Amino acid sequence: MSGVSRPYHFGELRSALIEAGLKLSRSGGIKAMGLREVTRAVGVSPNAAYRHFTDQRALVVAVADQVQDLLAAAMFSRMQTASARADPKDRALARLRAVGLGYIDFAISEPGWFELSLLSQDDTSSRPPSVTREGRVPPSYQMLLDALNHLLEIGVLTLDQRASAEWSCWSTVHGFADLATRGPLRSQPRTTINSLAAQVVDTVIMGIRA
Amino acid sequence: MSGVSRPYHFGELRSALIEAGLKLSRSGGIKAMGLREVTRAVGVSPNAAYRHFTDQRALVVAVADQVQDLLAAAMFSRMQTASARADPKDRALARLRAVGLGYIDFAISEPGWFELSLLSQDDTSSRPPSVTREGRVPPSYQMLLDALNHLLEIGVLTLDQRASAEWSCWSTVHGFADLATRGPLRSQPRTTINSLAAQVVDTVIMGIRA
DNA sequence: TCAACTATGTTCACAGCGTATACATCAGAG
DNA sequence: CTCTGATGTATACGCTGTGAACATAGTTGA
Repeated sequence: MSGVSRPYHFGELRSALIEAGLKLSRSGGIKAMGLREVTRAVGVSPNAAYRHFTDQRALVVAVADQVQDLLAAAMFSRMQTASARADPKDRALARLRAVGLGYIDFAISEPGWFELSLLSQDDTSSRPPSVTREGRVPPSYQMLLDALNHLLEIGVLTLDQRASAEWSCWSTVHGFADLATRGPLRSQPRTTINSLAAQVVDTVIMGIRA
Repeated sequence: MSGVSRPYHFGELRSALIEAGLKLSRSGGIKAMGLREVTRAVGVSPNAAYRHFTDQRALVVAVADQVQDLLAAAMFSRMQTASARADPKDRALARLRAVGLGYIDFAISEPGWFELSLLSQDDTSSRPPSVTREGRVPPSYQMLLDALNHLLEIGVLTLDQRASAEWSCWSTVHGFADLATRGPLRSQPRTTINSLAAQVVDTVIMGIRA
């Protein structure tokens, strides 16, 4: 190797770029994830990225995939907290609530990352929106499905109610997150947001049970 | 003026730019609203825009304001259709449904414009999320408030139920629109989307009444 | 009527961006 | 030891948003 210092990583540029993308997008959102800016953060020439990603968009998508895992982790830890209830029905409902509030909480505390959350190229086009599962599904979505299926099993939801519940839940929770980060609620104090979030999540849960 | 043909509009560049921005964003979304591209469409030099807008962002916001009116118009025409019911309660509920489905319909048939809809710089920070109104409120939001207030007046909703209903409704409807345009539902056939939209809107309406 | 002023648009320039192409360097295989 | 493929660099091109200086058209006031 002739003693000259190598670029400090060899064969791991891909993950280094994703890591840098995570750090940058966390504070600056998508805008902060320019290809040149990310490669600069890693200390490499701009075009080096093209050895690992076809596009700048491909890099962003790769980072968005990581964000999916972070989102799922945040939701999961919140769900653990909610699992400490005696009555199984209460516990199942509390879990569903935790799934929703976890999603919202993540969006509000990490708005930069939340911007990326829909870019994870998952596309339900191949799979009918049903209970069955195949291929890669974002783990956060899977948590929602699990919570709803559990409510079906213990008889809190009927098959009919279960049918489109996932889209009602996801729509409400995602929509609220968007309104709270980019929309008209964007500069409301956190306490207001939290109280509205709780009401909104409770409302949709009542809706799917009605 | 020495007979030379003038740039064809004098004093109306601002509205011409907004018009061009509408046309471009309709098919290409925000990305198609680059300052150079818009000025090119009008046939004027790029920097001419700076006489009427401080930023490119300011131009985008101005276009987004126009989009708000288009959204409101679409929702309104749809609401007219739904107003033909005998029972006042049914009519009031049908109106609320129409408000929601109108919002979703607009988003799906004009996804380029829908991208701009949250950029209309309205910010509810000054005004508590209450029934009262002041200043400029996006007309589509006002239609939602009116529909809900009407439900309160005729006794379909209690004051308590009315309280946070606007955020539940807006969240659900906006979230569904986002999932259907940028999200996992983005390439579902229109019939699937329509049926899901109807279910989701019905669900949230049942939620706020429960 | 003529000069000064304001409003509006153009020209030129600059830094930044994504990315295509050609080149350099290194690791491992034959 | 050389060939080959993988990886990073250098250079360049066209695009972007925007600042500064300039030109011109219409208005205003003496």
